[in-house]
Amino acid sequence: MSRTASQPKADISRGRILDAAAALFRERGYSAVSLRDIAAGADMKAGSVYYHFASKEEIVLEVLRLGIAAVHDQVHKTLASLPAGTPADRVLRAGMLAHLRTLYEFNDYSSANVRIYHHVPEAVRRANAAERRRYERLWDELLHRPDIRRALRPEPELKLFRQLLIGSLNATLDWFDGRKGQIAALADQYADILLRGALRP
Amino acid sequence: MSRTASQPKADISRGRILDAAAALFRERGYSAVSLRDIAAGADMKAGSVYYHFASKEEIVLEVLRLGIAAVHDQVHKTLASLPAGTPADRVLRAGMLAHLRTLYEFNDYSSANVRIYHHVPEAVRRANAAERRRYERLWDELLHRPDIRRALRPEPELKLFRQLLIGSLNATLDWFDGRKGQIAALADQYADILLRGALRP
DNA sequence: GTCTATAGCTCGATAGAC
DNA sequence: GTCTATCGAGCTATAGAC
Repeated sequence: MSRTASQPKADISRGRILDAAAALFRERGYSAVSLRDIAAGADMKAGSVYYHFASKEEIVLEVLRLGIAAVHDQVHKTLASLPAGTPADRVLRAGMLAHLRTLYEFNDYSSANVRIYHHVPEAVRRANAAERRRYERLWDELLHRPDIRRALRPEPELKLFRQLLIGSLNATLDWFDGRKGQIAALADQYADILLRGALRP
Repeated sequence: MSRTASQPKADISRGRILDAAAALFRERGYSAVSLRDIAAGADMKAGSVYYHFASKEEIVLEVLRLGIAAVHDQVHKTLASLPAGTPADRVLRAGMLAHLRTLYEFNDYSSANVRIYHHVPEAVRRANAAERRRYERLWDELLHRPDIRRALRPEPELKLFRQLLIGSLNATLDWFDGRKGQIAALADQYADILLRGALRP
């Protein structure tokens, strides 16, 4: 997150807490991170955190929400910026690249979401599921757009393709080191396989 | 895990502890599961667990190891059972199906591995990384086999394709409910996209 | 807004009876 | 082999000074 220096002190501290929490959750998981860890990462003592958040759950709820919002916004903006008539192949590649870029550049929030989502408290997970569905709908609407749909094979169910696409991009977090120069190359090679297939024609 | 009734009592208890631990780790993550939880799942008290394992880390180490071993064994056996001359397309589909089947039928161990690997203690993760590399090598050797390699497009790096393939199959854990009759259909549709591409030719 | 101090719990692990 | 009992540490969250 980038914040200007002119914000109220409370907002600055709140942002530092969220930044620290996102980085720690991503690295160690939700339960393994204590409020003392988060406070230390934000250069505070544990008690001070409760001036900004009522509980640890409230912190992770916001971290997860910001993680999805960042990916949603970036992919949406990227798609909206393409000129009408952009070929389906290019549209899909642009969407994939925007998703990957956010994962590696808005690093901790969106990647923390991918990694800890399944292991946060039930109430938090249920709340974030709604944000996730909104993002999935963005892709589903894209895949159903007439020009895109015509370019795709008819057989694979579009929802399945969407799951495969998002799932495989997220799974790169398991091994890809994320050096910036290589993200575009990764997106291209993944798109080559997902769009054209790994086998020779 | 299936165990016969004729095993020593210690082995039976040990298996029950591992079964309970795998199920709980998969569901809640590593740090969120206490030794008391594991013991309760195995119908014991917490102190008794220490007769079978020296620490919680030792339990999770074994759960992770068994999870990889199961997938490795099933994929290896499946590939070895195919007649010489089986077309590349069929070989790859068989491997993918075997991986998916193990994930959903040897449910808790292999899926726990996918879900908690990043958040177990460093020493445990390092130990399991070696098992994971052995499994990845199984796929890499398959993709480099002359008949398979000839069938694949030359451009995508084989390691990247392997990462995409394993990563996307594992990512189905995020949404697929795993009813047995549908696993083969899922594997087929994923293979259609990964091997032939989502776009019309 | 941030601090110190601490209440009330739960944790992993151990000791020793049976 | 499994139990009960417990140690010492660390946890979330709160209270009240500054």
